[in-house]
Amino acid sequence: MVSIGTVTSPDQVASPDQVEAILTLLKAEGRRITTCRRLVVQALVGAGGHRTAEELAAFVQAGAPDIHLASVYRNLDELEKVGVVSHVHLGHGPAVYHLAADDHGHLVCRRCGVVTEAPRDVFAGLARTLRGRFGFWVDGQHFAVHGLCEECATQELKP
Amino acid sequence: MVSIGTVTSPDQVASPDQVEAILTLLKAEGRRITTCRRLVVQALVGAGGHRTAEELAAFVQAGAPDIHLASVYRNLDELEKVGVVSHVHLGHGPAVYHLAADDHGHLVCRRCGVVTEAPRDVFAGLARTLRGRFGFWVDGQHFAVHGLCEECATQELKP
DNA sequence: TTCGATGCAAATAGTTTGCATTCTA
DNA sequence: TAGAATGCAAACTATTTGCATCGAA
Repeated sequence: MVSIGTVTSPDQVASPDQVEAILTLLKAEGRRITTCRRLVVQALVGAGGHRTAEELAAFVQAGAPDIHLASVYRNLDELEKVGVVSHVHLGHGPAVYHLAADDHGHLVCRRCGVVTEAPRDVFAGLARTLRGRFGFWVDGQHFAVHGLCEECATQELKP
Repeated sequence: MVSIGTVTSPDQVASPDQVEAILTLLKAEGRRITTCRRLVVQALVGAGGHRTAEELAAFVQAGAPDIHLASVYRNLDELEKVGVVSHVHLGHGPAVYHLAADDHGHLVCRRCGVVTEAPRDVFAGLARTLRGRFGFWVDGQHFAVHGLCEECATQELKP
């Protein structure tokens, strides 16, 4: 339903330094560096966007076919605890994962499903309002904002 | 995890006019008035808040024990199509349903799970910004905003 | 060599669907 | 009495968990 591109090919290795930095951080937290873990991190860095656990597993399995989806979930969970990864719910389907460093909001069109990324500052005003009126401190964007994208809005207003 | 109160007792019938108004609307849409449907609407009106499908089913079953959860889901679906009901995802658990007329945002504390309702106007600024910068037209609040409620924020900042 | 990480299978939660039957309009 | 709505069971999707085994430190 929601389409945000295709799986990046496994041989595309982006920023090996970033991968190593994350692995070092994991090690510092007392966790072990395994094949699975390294591949999951590579997938996240290389994919450069939002990927479902299943998409990430496909990426990982291209390098190590025996790795199970459950292990990918477990690793994403670890990475999230350490604060390296966030997951977002774009709609009713599976959650998507991305590097926490790449923090932004998500606008999902309820008509065509396109996902637009909105920089953090767009939500600053709302955050301020909620803090002032409710004492509520907004977290990162765990859920997407739903609505109509520009194109669909145009078509829906003059059909 | 998320607690928003208990199920309203079945004998509490709030605004029978509102119930009838909704049923009339359904009829006008060519749908039939059934026991199940009437009870689901009564549950929604009487509960006066956010209820999971299961909670609504419990309410309905107090009046008609044979009604199946699947029928409640089907009815909520119908009501949503007609525009009488909305559902919101407060977190990782089940969705909650409420009357669409009662439109508002939801602030969910990630620490204690408390849900605060935020009136529509709180989001007006964000809606304006998104429309201006992305041509994106925000819908009603399909997803909750996550963060820390006032009390938890205080405790987390000075533990 | 120890304990964290994995593979596998099975469980889980929430929701949807197929189909025969029932009931409203 | 036609077709919408229902009950029931079973399927389904996304995710988690128990347990024996494996492997990194």
